[in-house]
Amino acid sequence: MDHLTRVSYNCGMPRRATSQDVADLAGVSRSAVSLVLNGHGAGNIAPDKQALIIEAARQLRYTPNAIALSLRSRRSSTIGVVTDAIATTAFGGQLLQGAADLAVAEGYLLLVIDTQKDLEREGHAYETLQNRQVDGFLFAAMSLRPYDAPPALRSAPAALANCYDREDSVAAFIPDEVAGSRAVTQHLIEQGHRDIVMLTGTSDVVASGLRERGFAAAMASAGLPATAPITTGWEIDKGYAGAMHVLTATQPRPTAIVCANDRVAIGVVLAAGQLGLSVPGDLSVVGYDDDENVAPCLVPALTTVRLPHREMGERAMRLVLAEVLVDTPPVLTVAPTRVPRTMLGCPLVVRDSVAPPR
Amino acid sequence: MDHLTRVSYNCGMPRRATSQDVADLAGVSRSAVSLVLNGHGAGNIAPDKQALIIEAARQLRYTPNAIALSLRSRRSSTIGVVTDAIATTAFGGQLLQGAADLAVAEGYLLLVIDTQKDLEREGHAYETLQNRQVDGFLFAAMSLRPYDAPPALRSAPAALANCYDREDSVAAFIPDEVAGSRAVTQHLIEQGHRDIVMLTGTSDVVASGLRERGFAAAMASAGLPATAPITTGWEIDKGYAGAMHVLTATQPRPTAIVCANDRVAIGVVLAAGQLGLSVPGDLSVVGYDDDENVAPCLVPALTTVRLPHREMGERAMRLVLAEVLVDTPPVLTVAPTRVPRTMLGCPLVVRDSVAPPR
DNA sequence: CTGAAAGCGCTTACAG
DNA sequence: CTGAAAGCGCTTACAG
Repeated sequence: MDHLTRVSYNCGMPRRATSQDVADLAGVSRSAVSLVLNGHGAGNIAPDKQALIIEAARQLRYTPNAIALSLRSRRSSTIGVVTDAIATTAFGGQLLQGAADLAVAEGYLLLVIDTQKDLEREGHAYETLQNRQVDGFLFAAMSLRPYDAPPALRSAPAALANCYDREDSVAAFIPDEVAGSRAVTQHLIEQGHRDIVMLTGTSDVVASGLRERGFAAAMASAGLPATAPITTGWEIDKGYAGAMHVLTATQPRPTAIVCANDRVAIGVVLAAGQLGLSVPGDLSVVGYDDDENVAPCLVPALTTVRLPHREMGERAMRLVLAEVLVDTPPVLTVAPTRVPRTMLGCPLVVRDSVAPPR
Repeated sequence: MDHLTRVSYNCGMPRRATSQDVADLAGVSRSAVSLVLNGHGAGNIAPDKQALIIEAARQLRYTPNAIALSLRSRRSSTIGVVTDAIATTAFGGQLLQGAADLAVAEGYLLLVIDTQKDLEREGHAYETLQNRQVDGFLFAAMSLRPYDAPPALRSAPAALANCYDREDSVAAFIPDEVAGSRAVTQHLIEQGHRDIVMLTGTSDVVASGLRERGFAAAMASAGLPATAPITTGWEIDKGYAGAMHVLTATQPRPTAIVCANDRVAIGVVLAAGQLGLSVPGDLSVVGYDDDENVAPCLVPALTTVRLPHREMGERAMRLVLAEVLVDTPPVLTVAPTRVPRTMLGCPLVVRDSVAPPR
């Protein structure tokens, strides 16, 4: 190719300045530049030269090349994040955002790889990330579940978000689903409800069982008969069908429905409307998730339980960064410290979809 | 610190092998290792030594250090992605996923920075990314809008997704909102509807105006009177209120409603149900977005228009990668090539919420 | 107080 | 056919 006709993108714009450029302009050595720009000038470099260097750096808009920095320090100021499926839900974004905000504040950037739940891709992801010399790892699951942490996670600062290692070999941050579910149910009971039905999600999801447990616990401790949850699913239409069934076939008709999540609650409200039942007048409805696109804007606004997505991302990242920053990884010669799973609260969010039964 | 009591994470596990380690084990020089492992062995290195090297690399599980590679090649195999707000919507995830999949397939990783619409953070983001020597840039907006592309985007391979530069100095990939809106409206007209009302989003969002235009165009070309869109907003409750108003106050009552998006459609269906109106029997409803959590599971399943989020991410990334890979950036000495905005189709997705008027 | 040297891990001309 | 050298951009001991 005729290189005369080809002009690189940097044409016109001078190439990025290096510390050598700054040194040349200031008339000093690279060492001096490095020292001054890193705050080690005092007592080492003459004040006038310091000023010269600072001015030269400013003029050249010099910022150190992060890649070179990484090679030298053998740390990349990057945290590798592996997720099993983030595209599907806005919650994944919240978790990631929590993690990213914290990281950025400390000068770290995230290298995120979504494996689409493909185990082969997952193994490849950790390898790729290790090649890039990430300083730590975060694995985030989009739906609460157990996770078999690979060796990579044990050989570097790492944490799990919304999942947990069966052997607790990696610190995990998960939502306290049982307590959350128990809390909404209790809320319903406190409002005077006794005939409460739970529409639960599919059993392949760990959260289903936990929420059922919370529901049962609340009912039991109030001395109410534990009605068996009805497995419906996670979508609007599932909630609609479940509610249609429950509201027309159950005697006595329940005065409150605990939904698998907020979307299911939409279906329930839809069904109630078509049956001429007002919410919360004739029927109280509660959700789970506090989906920002649903709960605050449903009609009526939905009382629900907030899943601590952002917090899980933040807490997990905080731990990883702490280990990375202190540069004092746990002593592995001693018996491996069994880091416990940290349960994060799922706060009850009271809105307008619950009222005392008539 | 007493280094005897402190054990690094790498304890037990040998530190990552370098090409030197491979060379030592194979009894050759680093050059030979590099040559062979990069496929330049043939004709340069004796076959037996090649085998030795390959075996040594395998044994040591050697993979080249990406940081060192970057420093040498001055390319990082990383694309910098700046977004203005990704956490809020699942669509952002789809766009990003489309971009990431393509990048990963080419051996590139994404460094994503979300600016939360903060201009200061945005400037900082580009600088950070440049320091990290990203090979190209992608800017993605969560809501279609004009975007004043900063110099960074013009000095490197770059593309815009879901936004466009007013001066078209950077290639942009945006959805054809007008055509999409026109298509659903036409669909309604073809089904026999004449009294169609549009519930439109807020005017601060560019898409509102475009969708209104598509609606008006379809009505006009069918010779129907253009009813003025009713500004409602983007949420369930807004749709509910809008529909309640339209369905009770308008004479004659419209037989079809075009919604600002799928969530507004939920509100409309909710209102219809409470008014004893069946959808689509008494009222046809269409949405926009093809929100996977809403459209396919609403009752009835919602006819809507799909926004090409994944495609925007893919197309934009494809362009960036093409420029990066070919290493032949557009010639800037010639008049700057005005790269056009590429409009991506918004396909009509027919489901069950539309029927001929009674 | 300051500059020259070494080295992080890699690859590519360049001698031999 | 093979190894020694240079260099990507940086910082930190180390001489002077």
